[in-house]
Amino acid sequence: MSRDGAFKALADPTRREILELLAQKDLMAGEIAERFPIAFASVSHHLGVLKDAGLVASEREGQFIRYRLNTTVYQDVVRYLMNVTKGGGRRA
Amino acid sequence: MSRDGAFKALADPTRREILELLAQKDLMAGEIAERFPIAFASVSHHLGVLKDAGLVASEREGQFIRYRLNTTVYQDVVRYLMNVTKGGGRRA
DNA sequence: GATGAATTTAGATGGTTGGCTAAATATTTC
DNA sequence: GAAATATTTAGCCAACCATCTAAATTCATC
Repeated sequence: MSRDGAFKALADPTRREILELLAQKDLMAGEIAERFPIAFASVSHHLGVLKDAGLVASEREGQFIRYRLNTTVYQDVVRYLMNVTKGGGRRA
Repeated sequence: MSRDGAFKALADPTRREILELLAQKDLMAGEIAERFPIAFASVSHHLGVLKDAGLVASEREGQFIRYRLNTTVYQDVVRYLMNVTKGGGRRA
């Protein structure tokens, strides 16, 4: 599992905003895209990055594609960050 | 305060490793640099990025420069990430 | 199965980044 | 204050990234 991909994904503010949206509720790709002032294709690219990182998942739903936050992977990232400080000892 | 800088800083694996080291104990720049297979100057660059992001602080100590984790800023990042999911509501 | 809507993929481009070496700066020691 | 050590800054380059427009894909509908 590539933690690196998740952190790279989190490095972009638009992607963090997308995650914030998805944390509230699942959304179709178009619903997400229309909330940003950039091209749909660009948002699609961001969604791809988030998906590759495992931070979001998607399912086709008829003519739309629904995205949702993958809380498991997301929490992994949070847990890693917390362990860095809480640890004090050796741990991956 | 630029949260963006912190996330950009976290995007690089070498910088995350530096943070892991500093979470255990403060270290001189040279002590940090010698743990990585890249040039001292490159590590120095990473330290600069981490410092600009506020994630680490440094103080000169004689001929050395001591680096330490800025736990306040670090925890801010962790808290932000937790709030995204725990929130369910609106919060910066 | 052609038309239209939703979404992704492809290809191009300018900006950013991480690495390098070499030079500069700061501090201690002689 | 010159020599030695510690660290950063400067300048360069290849790789990567965010964005764009245009084309392709996928599904629904007529």
